[in-house]
Amino acid sequence: MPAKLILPPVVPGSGHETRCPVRDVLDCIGDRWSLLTLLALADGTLRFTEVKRAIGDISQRMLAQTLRALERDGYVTREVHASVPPKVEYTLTALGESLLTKVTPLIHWANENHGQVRKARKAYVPPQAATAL
Amino acid sequence: MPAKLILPPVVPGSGHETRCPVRDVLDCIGDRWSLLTLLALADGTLRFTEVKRAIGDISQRMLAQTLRALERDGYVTREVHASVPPKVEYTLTALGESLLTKVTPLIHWANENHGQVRKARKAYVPPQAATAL
DNA sequence: CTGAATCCTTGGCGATACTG
DNA sequence: CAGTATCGCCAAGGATTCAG
Repeated sequence: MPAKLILPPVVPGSGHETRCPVRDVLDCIGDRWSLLTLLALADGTLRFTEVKRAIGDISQRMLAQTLRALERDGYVTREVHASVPPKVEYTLTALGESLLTKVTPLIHWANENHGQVRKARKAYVPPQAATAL
Repeated sequence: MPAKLILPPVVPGSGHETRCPVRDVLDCIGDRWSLLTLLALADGTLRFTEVKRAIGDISQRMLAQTLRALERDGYVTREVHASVPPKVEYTLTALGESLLTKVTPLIHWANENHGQVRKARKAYVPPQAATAL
């Protein structure tokens, strides 16, 4: 298919219904926590607190919010066990796993090329100095 | 290699130097414009204004800022042609192309599964209503 | 344990105007 | 054309508290 993907935004008049698909997924992985949460669930079902621990520096608020969004979009399922103490388990859906498949290579790439990026940053000459030459 | 990728954040004491690689790349694609800009440059060299047009709804400020960040991290090169009117061309580096290779499948996935996501959203029953059962 | 609700700060980002 | 500088808004998100 298309060498030309359509990046542009929302159709001005359309309100909210028709979004560019790229944007729609990007918005999901774009926020700070969604992808990390997805990755945390890659190895299997986890409870709320376990996800929290896996990510490390996410607040309760953000985790709850993120998980809800992922659930809403069909990436994870939420299973409540009525017990004391409460137990809620989160699991990737088929859709979530499918997405994960596409994300994983990116993660590997990140690990492998992280050095390059850091190197580029160190070597970088800000644009001001460049014009001075 | 690792089934266990380390998601966690910054090393507390380390200040800024040692970041989790995953985060470092995610931060790049995480912001609203970096990936879109990368995609815009996928087809070849573009001038500032051309990139702007390709994306559509990005402000000058954000585009300049994004391009600088991408340049800093070694994803794009910036070539200035001293002329009137000025002409500045942006091109993906090998690193940028490499990253793009990993991103493209994700984009395709987005296009193909966008419907699923929208479907899930429509069918979604908020957690309040769920407990009411 | 698993959240929801409230408060408050930060900074991402757009709009506008100005320079080379 | 290709930016930089300044301002101001508003949403993201952290900290804390309350509830089932």
